[in-house]
Amino acid sequence: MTTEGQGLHTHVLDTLGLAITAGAYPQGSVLRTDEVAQRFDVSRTVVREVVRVLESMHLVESRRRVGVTVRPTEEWNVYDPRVIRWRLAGADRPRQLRSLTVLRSAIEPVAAGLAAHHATPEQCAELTECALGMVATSRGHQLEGYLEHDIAFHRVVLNASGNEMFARLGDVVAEVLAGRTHHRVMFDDPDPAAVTLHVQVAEAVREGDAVRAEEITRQIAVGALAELDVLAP
Amino acid sequence: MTTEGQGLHTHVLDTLGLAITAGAYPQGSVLRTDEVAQRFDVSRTVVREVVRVLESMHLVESRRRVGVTVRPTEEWNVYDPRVIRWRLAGADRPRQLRSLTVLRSAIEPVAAGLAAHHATPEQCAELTECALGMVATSRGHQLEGYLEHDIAFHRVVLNASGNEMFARLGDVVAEVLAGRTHHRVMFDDPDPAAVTLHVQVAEAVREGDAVRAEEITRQIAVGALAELDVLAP
DNA sequence: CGGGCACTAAAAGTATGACGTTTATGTCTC
DNA sequence: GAGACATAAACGTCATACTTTTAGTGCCCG
Repeated sequence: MTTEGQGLHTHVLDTLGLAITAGAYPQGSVLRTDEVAQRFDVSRTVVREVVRVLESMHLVESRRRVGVTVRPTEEWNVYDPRVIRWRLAGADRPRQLRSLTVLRSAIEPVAAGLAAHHATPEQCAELTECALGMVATSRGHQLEGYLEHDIAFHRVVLNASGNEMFARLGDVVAEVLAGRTHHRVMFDDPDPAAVTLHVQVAEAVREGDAVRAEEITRQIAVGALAELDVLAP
Repeated sequence: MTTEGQGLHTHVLDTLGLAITAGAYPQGSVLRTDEVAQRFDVSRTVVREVVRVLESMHLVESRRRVGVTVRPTEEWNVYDPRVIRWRLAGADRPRQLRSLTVLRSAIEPVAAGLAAHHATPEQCAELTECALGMVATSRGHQLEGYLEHDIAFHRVVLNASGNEMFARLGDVVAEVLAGRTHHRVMFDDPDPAAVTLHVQVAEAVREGDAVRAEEITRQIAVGALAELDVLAP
């Protein structure tokens, strides 16, 4: 997860981004371009480009005669997918998972309601397929397969909502679901009630019942939040 | 709004970003680093840094031997504040305003509900103050003053929710509200009903009534959506 | 003693030229 | 016609020199 290895730039960016979001450099710390270049054994050119990207994420601020200073957490672009990945990989992963789950619980019910109106026949079919896949993998320690269908399901809902901002949250949801699965005790199968709810959402969307789709999705969200309380009290 | 004038980098970035998000370069278009450098009369260094930032926003993709290609809209990082600004300044501003308003309508009610639990006394006071300010400026063509208090109000709610992801949406909400105000006929005062609702939200939050805070905020959202339908049918 | 002004130097910003690396594309052969 | 090979185009990286901004210092004057 750290390097991604496709170029010096990416490596330095990932390493620095991970370190900063992990809190290795507290707010106000300064990095000097030359130092960083030396430390990673790359040219200043590369470091500058990295700094520019970190700057665009509001993780740091570069000022003349002072260096690259780390900005306070409240100013970070926490919706940047890379920032999310870094933070989920870091120390305050539980905190992060919680705030993202709350975000989901606000978005997804509304998205499901919209999907009931806007979903194409193809999307309805996909949705049903995903739900069936979830049912099929919900027993017998097939968590990975279940996760895959779960992610696909929520992605389709978000896309079918017809709202661009919702659709682009698909990656975030994927991260959250993956994070949750991989941090759960690997023995217990998914909650059967949740599986049923997903099937019902697929139904409601297919039938164009927005109110029901929203309501049931809200129940799923409540369940996710409750589960979070159990895992991270 | 275009230049911001603090450095070549910023100027080129803003110009290119604006052009790309405005659709001046359709998906798949290629930019050549050298060409851009020549066009803006800057060094390749600057252009490369700009490209890296655009790349980090998933607006473009840079590949060897082919150039900098514009990515399809669905892949933009639409939560990046700069992307939002650019798109709000561009042609499909109405579309953009709508999708952002839908986002608001999903987030803010939940945020208000959380705020009822988490708001500090200071935040409650601020909220009341904002609501009073809205009342005071709601009549007599003081739209600018009203806007200011409106923005402050929603910002406080989002911050008081205690959820980081919600809090960071303050800027987006500010943009949306500003955009709405500045595109409304300047003669008509704000809807008195909306003003009342804001006051009631402040009350509910102060009293810790989460359900009511959420419900009333949802009414505000409904109103905003309805208003949007009138302006952009 | 204090405040303001000029100077300095540190660090980022910019420009340029050279070279490395990947890869789309055309060509050549079988 | 298919596959191997060569080529060149564009980005990727590096090194270096120069410019610009600005924090910090210290001097001078009131």
